[in-house]
Amino acid sequence: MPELPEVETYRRFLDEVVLHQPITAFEVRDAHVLGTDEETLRQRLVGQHVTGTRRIGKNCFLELSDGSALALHFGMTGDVNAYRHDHDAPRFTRVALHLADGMRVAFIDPRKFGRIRHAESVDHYQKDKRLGPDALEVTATHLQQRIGTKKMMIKPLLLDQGITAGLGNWIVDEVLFQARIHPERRGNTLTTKEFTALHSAIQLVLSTAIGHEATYRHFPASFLIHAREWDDSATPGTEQHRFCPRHPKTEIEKSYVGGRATYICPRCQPAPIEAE
DNA sequence: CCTCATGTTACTCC
DNA sequence: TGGAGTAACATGAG
Repeated sequence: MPELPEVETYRRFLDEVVLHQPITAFEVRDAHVLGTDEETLRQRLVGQHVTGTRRIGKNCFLELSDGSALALHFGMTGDVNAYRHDHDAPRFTRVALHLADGMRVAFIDPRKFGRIRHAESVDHYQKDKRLGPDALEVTATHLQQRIGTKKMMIKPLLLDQGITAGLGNWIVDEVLFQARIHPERRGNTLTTKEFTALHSAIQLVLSTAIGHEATYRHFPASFLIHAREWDDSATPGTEQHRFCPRHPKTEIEKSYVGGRATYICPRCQPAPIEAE
């Protein structure tokens, strides 16, 4: 479920497993996830080692000893893990990096929307993909400059990786709930105060999620995420999770905004007045 | 059988 | 050019 917090968790994991180990082989089990030609990747990887890891939004980078980088994007279902023996390779392993110490790093992706690419540098990739600044780095002023002039709805604007990188569907819902802003508000109707609230909410949600290593059921009860259908923290039958954390009698509403499933509290997040 | 899904991109049309 | 809407991608889960 790779949004920014998951990808940050993956990055930290990779940082512990892969650093400074020479890469001995590049194993491709399903070339569908390759965004760069297999032979090119093999040639650029084998014999080198990873000098550091980076992350911009939902993209994770392994920086290589020649200054170039391996860029990992996890799509909707991507994951990483490590194993030692071929028969222990996780289900849906699509690609594996073999390391000199015998460890193998699996790029796992059931749905195969993820991609592995080679980039001349992280900066090069960021420009190429038109990635905005990472959501943890972004300022309230930047948000106001990039969003405050747009007529589009705030939810799709926050999902736009070119404005700020790393916010995905559930995080945007959580951020808007914490900031008490309705997802269909137009960018150019938000006040400076609301941009400040947005910025704080982004910090709160991301730092909380990273702090819990993106394990949703450990999130505070004040979070909207517990209302999402796939949240398993609610005891079946209690239906507590269907209500707003701040308004125990107000039911969380599900709708579609910009084609994406969207959850709001109608009391915390008043709908914009349809006019003008 | 059917519907839905955390992301991204490429189209269409106005 | 901007913006809205939609399909497509590939597959598992319920």
